[in-house]
Amino acid sequence: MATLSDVARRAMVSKMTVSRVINHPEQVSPELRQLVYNSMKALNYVPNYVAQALVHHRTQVIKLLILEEMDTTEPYYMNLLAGIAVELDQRHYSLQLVTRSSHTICRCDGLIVTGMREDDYESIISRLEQPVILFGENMKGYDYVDVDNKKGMKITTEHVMAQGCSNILFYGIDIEEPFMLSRIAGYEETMKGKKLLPQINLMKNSSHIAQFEAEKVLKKISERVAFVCASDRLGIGVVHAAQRLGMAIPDQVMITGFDGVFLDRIAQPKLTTVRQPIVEMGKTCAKLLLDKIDQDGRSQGICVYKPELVIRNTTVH
Amino acid sequence: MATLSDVARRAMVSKMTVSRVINHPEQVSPELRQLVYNSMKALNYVPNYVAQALVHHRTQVIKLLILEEMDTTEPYYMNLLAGIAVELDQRHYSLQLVTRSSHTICRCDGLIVTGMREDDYESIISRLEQPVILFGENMKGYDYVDVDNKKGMKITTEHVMAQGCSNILFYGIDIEEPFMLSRIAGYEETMKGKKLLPQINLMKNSSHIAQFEAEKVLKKISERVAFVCASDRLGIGVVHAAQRLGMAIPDQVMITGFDGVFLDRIAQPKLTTVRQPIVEMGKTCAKLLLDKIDQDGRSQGICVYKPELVIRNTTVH
DNA sequence: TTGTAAGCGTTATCAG
DNA sequence: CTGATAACGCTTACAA
Repeated sequence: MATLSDVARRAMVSKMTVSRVINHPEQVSPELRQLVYNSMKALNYVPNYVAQALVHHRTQVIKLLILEEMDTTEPYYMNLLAGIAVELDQRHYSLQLVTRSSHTICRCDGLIVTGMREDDYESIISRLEQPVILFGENMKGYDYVDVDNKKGMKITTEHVMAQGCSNILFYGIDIEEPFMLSRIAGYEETMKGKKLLPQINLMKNSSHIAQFEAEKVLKKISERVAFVCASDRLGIGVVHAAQRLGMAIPDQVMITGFDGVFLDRIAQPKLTTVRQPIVEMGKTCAKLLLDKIDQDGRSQGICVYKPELVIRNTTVH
Repeated sequence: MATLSDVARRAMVSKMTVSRVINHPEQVSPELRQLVYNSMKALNYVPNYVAQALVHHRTQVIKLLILEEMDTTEPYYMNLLAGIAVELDQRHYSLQLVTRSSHTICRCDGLIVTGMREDDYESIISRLEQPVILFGENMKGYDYVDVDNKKGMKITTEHVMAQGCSNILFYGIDIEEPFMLSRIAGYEETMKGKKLLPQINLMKNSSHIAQFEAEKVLKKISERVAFVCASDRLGIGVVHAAQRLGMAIPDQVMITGFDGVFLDRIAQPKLTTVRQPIVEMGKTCAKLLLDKIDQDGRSQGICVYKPELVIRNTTVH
């Protein structure tokens, strides 16, 4: 594999000239510049990123710290990772995947953190020395990327209302984290705006729990009802409940999910859901983080994505 | 961050002595060794892996090349990745996730490849210059890690037989790849061994296709039937079909899947499936690859995991 | 057993 | 605008 010296020798210039052509081409005369370009092409030169990293006191490694139990959200993260990977590759960074138990010594240039809970801000996140971007909204002032959770829940609630249903239940996850509070607020405000009574039900993010809860409700209900769920997993559970009781979807029971990343397509009938552009969001996390690193840790602000309602057969024919 | 020189200065020895304590402790006298250890501890010394990489002409990066469209198998890969990550972290490697479109120039120490199809061996895999471990069985002589696909299908087929069913259909994926051929063979041989007629049906790996196919079959069948499927996704489709037609699981229809990594738990009733220890297999891929790198590319052979039958409510009460 | 010197491939700095 | 030199943190080869 050709090095800078090889390129220099072939172009009959010094290593520095080659280095400049790569990093500050405007500082080199057009003639030499062209000579160097030719030489690089001829030798198929690719910089040694390890050597660059050494001089720059960098590692070219960023870590993805997943603080959540991974099997709770599995399919979700693969997309996030795919997005992150695209951006990192382009900029010659690589990735380390770490969890709560393995984030001790931190040889990396920056971190993307996700799945954090209230306690983690003080005990983990505030102690990190490298630039950080959080994946997931937070109210502690950290840079983050997320979807507009409140709006997402607002548009689903309005959607089922528009189908002529006013008995609308909310199924959410029983954790007091910003993303969930926002989803609850989106539902609650929309209901109150229409003078309807919010009915909020929080539970573990499990399709079986949701099914169990929904069956109890459905057994003693006669009128048309809608379940707006804060995750596709919960949504699928409610679908199962309605099916077990032989109730018609969407005529008797309407169901919506949230995430739109995988499970929504497995459900039968396919789930109406709020799609989050996770891959895109992953790319943005990485982009913001790398920019932050380049800018010596300067805050990059927040990036909130517009949620997209994907209407399918659990709410319309 | 403390460097080798800092440690050396504090211990009043040369850099080399410190380097030796780290790499060849037996070459250093016990007294100096202890001094150095103390100094390292006091300064909280962690080697700079970038500098090590530079001298060793390495990158400390391995690539995971996923040749398959990722959303077809999504949940699966997150587990593989989790396993790989654990092992890489321990050995100070980091990861780049690449796909068919982005595996051009290859600054890495080795690759784990998965999702390959027949054509890929010649056009991609054989051209890689670095050590490679494949995730997925192959007959081209490359080192690989996989589960015993044939045996996995054999034990499921035997399991449904043991439930007293002899009308057993196989639903597989319509690709001629070794893992699928092995699963087919496992089913076929077991059927023939019992003098039963194999009924093999291949299709796209989609729950909706499987549902569509299964509904056709179930509509014109009266006796008890079992569907042994080559993926959980297909299995879930068949579950939906049986449910739509109001048929009793497992009394009239038995269903099994294959993978046991995520979807099996979402299904209702929960799917009997062949669990693959994917996380463990991911670890092994990484371990074999890193050993191979250390041994200058020497073949590490193959590693075949024993499949585990997880019996749940789609085959028994 | 320990230390010195050179080098890995790059860039920053300063001199010409 | 260009080049020589030193430095990044470590290891190998050789010398003491």
